[in-house]
Amino acid sequence: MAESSFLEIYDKLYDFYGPQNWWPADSSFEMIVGAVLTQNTNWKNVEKGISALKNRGVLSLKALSTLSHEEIASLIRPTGYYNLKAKRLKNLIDMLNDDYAGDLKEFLTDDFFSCRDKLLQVKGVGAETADSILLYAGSHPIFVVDAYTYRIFLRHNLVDEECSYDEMQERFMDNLPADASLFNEYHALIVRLAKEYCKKNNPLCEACPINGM
DNA sequence: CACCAGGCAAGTA
DNA sequence: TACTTGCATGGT
Repeated sequence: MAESSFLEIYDKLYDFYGPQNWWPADSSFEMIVGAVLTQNTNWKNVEKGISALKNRGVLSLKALSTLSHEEIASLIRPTGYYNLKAKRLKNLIDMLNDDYAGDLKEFLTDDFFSCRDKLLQVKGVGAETADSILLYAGSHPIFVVDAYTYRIFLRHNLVDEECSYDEMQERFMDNLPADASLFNEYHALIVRLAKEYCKKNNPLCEACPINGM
């Protein structure tokens, strides 16, 4: 496979779908909360949880910091794994309050490596969640890999089966310019493509717009 | 009814 | 290190 395929596929997806305007959130804090709530979960369910937090008026770092585990869990119930995610949100909030005095802007504009290390130290924040936050809330040029990325690129024989998260990320970043806007759009386009043409129950993927690349 | 959804950590051997 | 399992609601 020609290494230039990564950029060619991006161009094809962009021509096909146009800009996706990610991340779908009204604030950086909403984006960060969404990143945790969407772990292995349908986005429609995440929207219910986000709405519940908004309606309750607690979708801010300061407000959410004052809620109990039970209150948070109850509000995010539709997102599934709600006890787990309530803890994960609290772990993340604690880190922001303890290490950045609750100043989200200070956190997001911190040195990239410090920022990523801090995120990965939080229990419940893995590589994908950390990189999503870095890219979509912090505009740091890091490529986000997810289950969709793996499935699509595996299905099209562009990566091999035992490719790890880090290896996939490296492969994208070695073959694309280090541009946060490009990484932003590319990941969003992959999610869009996966939802429409590369579902698990549609393995043939005959109508997939990147067939033959 | 079964299967899937924008993961992650803890347990086991 | 390399598997396996728990977490859980809501849509198809």
